Amino acid sequence: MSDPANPQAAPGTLAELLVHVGRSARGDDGAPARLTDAQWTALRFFARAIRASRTPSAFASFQATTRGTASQTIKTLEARGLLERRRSESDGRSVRFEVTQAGRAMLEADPLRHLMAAIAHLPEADRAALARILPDLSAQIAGARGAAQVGTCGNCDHYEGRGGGGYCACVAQSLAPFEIGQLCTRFSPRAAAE
Amino acid sequence: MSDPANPQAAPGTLAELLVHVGRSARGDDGAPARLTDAQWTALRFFARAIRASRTPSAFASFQATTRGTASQTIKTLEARGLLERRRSESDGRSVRFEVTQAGRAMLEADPLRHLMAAIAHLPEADRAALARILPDLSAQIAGARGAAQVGTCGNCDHYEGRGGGGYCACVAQSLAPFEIGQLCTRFSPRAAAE
DNA sequence: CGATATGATTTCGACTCGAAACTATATGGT
DNA sequence: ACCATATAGTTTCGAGTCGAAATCATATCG
Repeated sequence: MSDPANPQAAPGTLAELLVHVGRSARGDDGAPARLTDAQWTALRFFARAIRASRTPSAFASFQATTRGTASQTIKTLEARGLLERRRSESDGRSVRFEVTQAGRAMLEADPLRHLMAAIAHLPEADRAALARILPDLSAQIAGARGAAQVGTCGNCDHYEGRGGGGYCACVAQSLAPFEIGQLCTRFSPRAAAE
Repeated sequence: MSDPANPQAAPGTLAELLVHVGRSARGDDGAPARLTDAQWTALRFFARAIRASRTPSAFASFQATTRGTASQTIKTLEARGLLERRRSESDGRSVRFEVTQAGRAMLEADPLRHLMAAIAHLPEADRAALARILPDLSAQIAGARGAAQVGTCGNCDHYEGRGGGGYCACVAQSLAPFEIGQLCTRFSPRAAAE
């Protein structure tokens, strides 16, 4: 399965390395008012998720954690003024969170920028390879664990392109162009979904 | 820098996706006596590190955390009988940990096996791409943060190949063939180290 | 209208994490 | 030999994560 002469390419080695890179990318480097891992992830999620997915439940699903834990994390971000709570008009149980101006400012210091920069410095072909490989791995893991998959609307089976935007059959809403790259936790992979 | 028509390949998107894959790979799937993230990482580290690096300090460096935190994590693994403590003969301050038989057995249920399987299913070319890209990203991040780099002895600048084994100039010891794929926290990248 | 499902929150105990204080052993300079 | 300093490891503290279970409120289905 793997070349014994090249243990660096063994699946186990690569898996550990991938986790290691992901983990070390989140480490902070001494910013003043820094956040925890979970808080950064939540802030990033709410900044990138489509409106229908900006809820505690959707974030819990994204993080593969419980709603209780997600609620805690969100609560501290709200207390810090980085997220703003809004009630849903259509469903009295549901709430929605928006990243505030302070939250946007905080994201400027996202520790992930180091990994972003490293990826930006990769040759174009390598970046393309990652863009092909990572969603595949994500899907396989989600499948193996029965977890919900996460993806962007533009790649979703519920999406139909229309002139200068699109339509999501899942939430029955049309999408603005800027929305087709946003995260959705009701994602269903298009096409090559076996 | 990134193709606006393909937001999936943007460095930010890829960075988040990489972290997401790394994170979800660590999630457990309901094994009975499961460990926490940090505990799995520690167990894996002590199973894969070269003898000289099987210490609390080396693990702390690997995890980019404090020695205090590392000490705690190790303590619980020791209490569970998964690691065994041994005093160093040469240095009265230092201790070394070995994975016990029970620890090896526990590693059979490592949640990372899902990611390993997913990587094993990748086409050979994609696996090779990861083997090229991930160490590069790891090194860039470590460099940008002034953190110690981690690597395997076979790729280390301190290593000289010799008949059927090798020699590490850093710890001044010869290495058995099985050791050249092990982790070392005194790693110094060979060759292309600018 | 009642049973049940769903969205969200709270509480609890075990654990992580960083920082700081602390113990013990090495090492270096005088 | 002696003292200062560095290093390896542990302990303690407070804030936070995490999963599980209990609790509320609102939807939805029969």
